[in-house]
Amino acid sequence: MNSIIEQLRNRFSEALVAAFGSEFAETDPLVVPASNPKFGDYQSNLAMSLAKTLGQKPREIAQQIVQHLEVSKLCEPAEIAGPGFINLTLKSSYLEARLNAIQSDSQLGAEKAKTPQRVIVDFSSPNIAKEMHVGHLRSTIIGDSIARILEFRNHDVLRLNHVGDWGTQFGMLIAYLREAYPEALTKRDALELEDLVKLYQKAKQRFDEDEEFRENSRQEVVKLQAGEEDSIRAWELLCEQSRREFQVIYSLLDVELTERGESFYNPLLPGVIEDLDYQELTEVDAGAKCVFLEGFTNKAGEPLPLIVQKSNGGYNYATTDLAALRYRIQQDGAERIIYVTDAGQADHFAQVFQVARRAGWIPEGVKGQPDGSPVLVHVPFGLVQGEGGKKLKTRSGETPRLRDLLQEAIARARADLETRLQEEGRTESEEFKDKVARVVGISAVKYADLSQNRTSNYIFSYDKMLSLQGNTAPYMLYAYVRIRGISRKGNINFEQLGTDAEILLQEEAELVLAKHLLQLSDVLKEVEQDLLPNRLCQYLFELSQKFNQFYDRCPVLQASEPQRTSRLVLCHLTARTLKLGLSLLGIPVLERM
RNA sequence: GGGUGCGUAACUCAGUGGAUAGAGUAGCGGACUUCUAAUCCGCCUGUCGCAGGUUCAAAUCCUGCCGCACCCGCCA
Repeated sequence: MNSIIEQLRNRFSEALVAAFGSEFAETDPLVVPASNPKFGDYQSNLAMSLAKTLGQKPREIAQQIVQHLEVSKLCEPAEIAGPGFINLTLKSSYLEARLNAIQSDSQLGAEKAKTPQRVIVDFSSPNIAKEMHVGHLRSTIIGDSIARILEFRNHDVLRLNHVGDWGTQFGMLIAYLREAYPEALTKRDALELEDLVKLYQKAKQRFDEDEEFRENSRQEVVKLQAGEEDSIRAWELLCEQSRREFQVIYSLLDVELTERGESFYNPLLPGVIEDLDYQELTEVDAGAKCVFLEGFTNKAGEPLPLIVQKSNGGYNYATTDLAALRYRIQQDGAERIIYVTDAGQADHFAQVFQVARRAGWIPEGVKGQPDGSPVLVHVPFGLVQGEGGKKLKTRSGETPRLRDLLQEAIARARADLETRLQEEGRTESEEFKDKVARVVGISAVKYADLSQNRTSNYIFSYDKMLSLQGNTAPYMLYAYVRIRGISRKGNINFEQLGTDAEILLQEEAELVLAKHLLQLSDVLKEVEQDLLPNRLCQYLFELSQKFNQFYDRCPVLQASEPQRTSRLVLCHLTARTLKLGLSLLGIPVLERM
């Protein structure tokens, strides 16, 4: 089933050809949702754009298009307004038929991708032996949502956690471990991760201060690279402890990832350099092997190099990213690779992508999507800031640990809940309170992040995200809970309403809600392209608002038939749409709260 | 110095070349014998950073300027 807007586009194209000839068959019919509800539901801006080409007045052109426009099944008669806008309002009979069709569809009318792709979403990517921070939180939340949406659209998605589990910092860590905690090298669980983080800081300090320590560290790197048993064991120990700590966060967030860290690509790095050499892209400059970039210059205006092999023969992150990119295309068969990292890495990815293109690693046929968007996509996001746009920190002035931050959100949600229970004289079990607090707290954190355009910086505020009013997770969870309340109160099993229950749209609030329910498919397609989950958030917020208006104005259980059943169906469709939409944001629903 | 991004209501932010630029919050005023009022309704708030340009039409595209943030040779 084509979406409504696609059908209208086709009809406008046909009308255009009928009115002005086949040379306009490829002209974009410029059909968009109406800019204001008072103009109807959709509008075409075609007439103004053709005025010059056709040498006629826009309103006259609009007249001729409308004369040939066949939309009587979908819409009320088209209206021409202002300089030549063609406005369309959907018929309630058509909306009723569409809603009826959606009832029996487990996807609620949301279409699958016509050509599913093998997509890699690279997100989260914390560093071993370091605490995850708010930047990783953004990457994790946004990346997970993008992956969920693409999965829903039927793409074959590989979610990769490109953890920082290799590199020179391990030399430093192992050297310090040998020096300060030799027992940790052989005994499991001799260190907690918090110690590991402190250990990292101390090791870094030693590294910065002591030349002999620096040399030891370098030796450890060499041993590790050579695969010396002792060193590998130490490395695995460090990774294992970190991994367990990361898992606590991922479990709380309900995020699943396949770990494939930097170390995975280590054996492939020499081959990458060989390939670049073979393509004659590399030059040695000041001892380092470089690819000189097009369009990037240094302070003196000379081409900037991307260093792929350091003067000491070692490799750096650019090499690893190139190896990963090559592997993902050649071995994983990726057709679209999405990197969810902070905006500060934009240059780095642009450089790596350029080198990959010049090396010929991006085969013909996957150089771009049908719409021209590239196969390699950096999805950048802004910084997480504290109140007042300052760096986020705890009361004691430290960078907050992610685990604490999430626990704080849960604790605040719990406090809000207990206050409300007391006010309303309700008693609930501990299990209920735990569950509601956890869902509300975590959902609030996720939604606050996802609901903003990811490219801008984002100000983290518990008070705002947990607020019961406004564009927040609790507002939407509550809308869902209200619907479940109707089901309970009326002792109605929505699933048993049947898929052929009659829908009648009479009240304005019913029509508005119905129209919005039918937009889901278009929104998801948009997010698939633009990778902006805030569009989905906006849709769900508006859906909740429209449902609440309906709820306020249209009694459901007290209505008489056939209106009662019709409204029950609207409630059920809204609940299903909310549940599905929120699930694509990584947010579960609650029966009561 | 070069590059990238941002600049929209008191605050936090949406905004797809289209009509009178929108939400939420805060503020003010209403609506609960009702399916959970965690809701709904109304009012108030604008030099879309500034100046040009392209266009039938610009918050949106282009150029310059101002301000902020981030990046710029062997960290990731």
